[in-house]
Amino acid sequence: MIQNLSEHDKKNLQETLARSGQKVTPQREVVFGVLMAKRDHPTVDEVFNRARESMPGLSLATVYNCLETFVTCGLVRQVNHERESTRYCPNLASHAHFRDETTGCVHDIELPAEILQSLRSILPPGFNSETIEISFHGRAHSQPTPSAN
Amino acid sequence: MIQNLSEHDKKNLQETLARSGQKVTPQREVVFGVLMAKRDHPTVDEVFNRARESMPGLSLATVYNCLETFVTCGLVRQVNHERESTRYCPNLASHAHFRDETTGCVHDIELPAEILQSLRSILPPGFNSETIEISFHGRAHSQPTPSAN
DNA sequence: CTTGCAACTTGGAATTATTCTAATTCTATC
DNA sequence: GATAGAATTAGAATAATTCCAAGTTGCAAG
Repeated sequence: MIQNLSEHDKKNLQETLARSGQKVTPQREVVFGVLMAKRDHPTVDEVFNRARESMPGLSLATVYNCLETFVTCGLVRQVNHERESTRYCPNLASHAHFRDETTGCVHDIELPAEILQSLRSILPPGFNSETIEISFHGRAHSQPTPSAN
Repeated sequence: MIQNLSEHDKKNLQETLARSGQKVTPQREVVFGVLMAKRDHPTVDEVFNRARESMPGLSLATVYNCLETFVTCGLVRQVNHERESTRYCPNLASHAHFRDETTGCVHDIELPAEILQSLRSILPPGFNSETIEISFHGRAHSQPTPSAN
């Protein structure tokens, strides 16, 4: 079942939305709660289904709206792999993603600052990069990662 | 008018297809020719339109089929950015992509082997990566930047 | 309080890229 | 030439996402 937002997350949501002139709504709280409760890079549809457990009337369009709002105010990140459904990730620290082709799961991979730095340095002059996306594809073998599914 | 395939490219096409038990067809020649003629990471639609200049009866489905064939036998690479249309890239050397948000253009960025190597090394044990995709987003100034960068 | 306004939500229709399907056409081989 | 397997074709189907117009909500000012 869906747990409520922690005080900390609630405050973060409220303040970040306020900062860009937007309101906290019950729908946004629920959607944000879903993202924080299980950080497994859910698709819109997965968010939708989880959120409806605690708010049955919620509409899919609203989930799209909420997620877009969160992305633009920097609360979550979008993750795309090939042309599959977009996934959402509440981990804001810079990191890469590993997509397991067998299970379809997406794992966060910690990204050392110096690698990020050296990546930036390969850009020719005149290229100004705002974001870098790094994704690995492959297979992950039995690891003691407490994942869920 | 679309220029013909060079002898070299023709041979490459023929041999690579043969290696995976497939045939050279007029459609495949034209589609491959389009990719080699202008290496600007065209979308399927762009390939379709360029190809029809020399082969008006060509169908969109065939372009999809040809491109998929080329990808699976390793003649070209797919490039995805966010959820935009898939683009195709005949540059097989390992490289990153830079997506200019202003123009929508995609540029190849050379990727030094040692960076690729250090990227691979950040994967925890048990993660076997077959491919790595690196994409920058930002703005490219074609004009020489005065001093700072 | 009430009224008004702007932001937010909603369901369904529309859009876009891609895949599927079933029928037809090629093409290499016998 | 006949034939079998592969390739091509047009159009229908699908999937993810966006659009839209109408209905709510919550706050602010009178």
